[in-house]
Amino acid sequence: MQKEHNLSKNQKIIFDLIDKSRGPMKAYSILFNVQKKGIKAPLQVYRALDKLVEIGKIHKIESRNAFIACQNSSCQVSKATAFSICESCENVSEISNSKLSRYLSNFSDSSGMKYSKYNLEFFGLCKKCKSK
Amino acid sequence: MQKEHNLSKNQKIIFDLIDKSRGPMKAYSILFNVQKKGIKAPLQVYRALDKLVEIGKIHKIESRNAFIACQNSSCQVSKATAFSICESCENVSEISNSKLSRYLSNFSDSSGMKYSKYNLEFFGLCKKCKSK
DNA sequence: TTATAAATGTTATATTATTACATACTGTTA
DNA sequence: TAACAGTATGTAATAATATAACATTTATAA
Repeated sequence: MQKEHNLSKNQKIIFDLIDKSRGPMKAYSILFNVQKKGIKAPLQVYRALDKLVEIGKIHKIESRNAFIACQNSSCQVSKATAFSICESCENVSEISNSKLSRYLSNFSDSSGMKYSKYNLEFFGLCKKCKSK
Repeated sequence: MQKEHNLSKNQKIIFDLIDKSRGPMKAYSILFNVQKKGIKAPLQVYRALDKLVEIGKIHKIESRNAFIACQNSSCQVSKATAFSICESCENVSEISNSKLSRYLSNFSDSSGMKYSKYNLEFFGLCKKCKSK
């Protein structure tokens, strides 16, 4: 059963914006877009983003400093993420491939480290950009 | 056969510093450390870093905005990287596991994307921090 | 040698993210 | 309900990360 997270006012405003957006959004672009709703300062945005990442409603695309809504409705905690990123048009999408996630979640090596989380980013050219 | 890259002056200074360092280094910490060698501006550092990443002598740890020397002597192009990161002590090491890299390099899905590169970051607790 | 690419130097500025401090809201439990 | 703890908000200032623009120099190769 999924824990219901009642988003606060700012969290809801910011999540809705990201969720409606086509692609990943950057923090200051989010800020610009929510200023008419009364969110004026970067910190207000970053705080909401931090929380939304923590509860798995959004993910951060680390290589792009951008945020995207989680596409996987059952994913409430952000501990296993994989994305494909087109280096030409910068289109990003979340990969949900159970074989891949199983493989990575079970990965362990001789380092003695206990892995609890991973983030994977694939880069390349999307279908459209490939054919140009 | 590995293409020999003759590093330029700044590239060499910066690579040597990162290579000697125990862990990942951040750009402005690098800058601070090479100022006595005549490298005065951020851009000089970033340009060298960009080139070093491009030729695979160093890798960027995206989630930490930090740079680490490549541990894999045969790796001349930075297109397949995997790291383990301790969330407590922030120790980072490069994972070289041929099974993992083979698995990821061969990964493809139904999106039609042609993947040419990936970056994977595992998070958790290292041996030392686990036992604390 | 000439021309082309790669690297450097320098100043300014853009972008991303956090510190510090004060206040208010929400839910729990004595 | 009062008291408390935890979470969220507001605001100003500033820190940390990264790039733009332009002038010059050095290395490489035709």
